[in-house]
Amino acid sequence: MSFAPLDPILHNQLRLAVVSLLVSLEEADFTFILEKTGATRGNLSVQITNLQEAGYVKVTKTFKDNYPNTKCQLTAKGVKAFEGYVKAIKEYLKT
Amino acid sequence: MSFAPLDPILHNQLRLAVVSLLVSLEEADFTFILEKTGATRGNLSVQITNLQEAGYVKVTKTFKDNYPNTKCQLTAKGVKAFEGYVKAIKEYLKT
DNA sequence: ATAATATAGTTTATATAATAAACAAGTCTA
DNA sequence: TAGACTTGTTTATTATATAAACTATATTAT
Repeated sequence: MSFAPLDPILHNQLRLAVVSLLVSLEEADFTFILEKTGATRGNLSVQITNLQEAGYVKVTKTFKDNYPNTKCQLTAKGVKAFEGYVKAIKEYLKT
Repeated sequence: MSFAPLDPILHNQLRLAVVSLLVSLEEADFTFILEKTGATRGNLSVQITNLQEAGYVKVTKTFKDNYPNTKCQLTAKGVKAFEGYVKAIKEYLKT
């Protein structure tokens, strides 16, 4: 038995939830993610930025009905990182 | 889809590895855990104390061949917490 | 005997990270 | 045009993780 390191970017509840959403949807905006995760706006803003800086998420800012609208989508790097994380943590979970 | 909160005690790489070991073995000493996890002694000492304070691990200190020997075993509370954590995080992992 | 090294941890100090609270910039509505 | 709402960002505080330093005892070599 061995314990592979867990990607610290993904080993965070909110960032993992965001990536988990995006891996299925492949596009979601700030408000949608906010509702699905139950996060605060401040925390979500920070964590989306972190995911962006890690190259896991691509962020596109536009306007929708006059309001700012932030769209997020997973990058290929993000998909790979998620898959790696899932594989790694499953080793910890099996009893 | 919803994202259940992840027990912050278990949502840590080293603590999760320790509990993962103990859930199978139901008894392991400090040095054994050290080898299996690859952690530093300092970090392991802190995290075992955290698990103990959370009531997830019972710690028994004795001497073995003249040296201090720290044995750890999961409590019932620890088992339940681990099961809950596994259930919760699996929701994040399924694509 | 005693100096050097090894064992088995604990404590402390620091750097990083998570999160709430405060702020900003614009929009809608009465 | 004042007040409330939307959609975020920035800042400040708290908490956490971890490495480094330390403690205490035991063993080995001289």
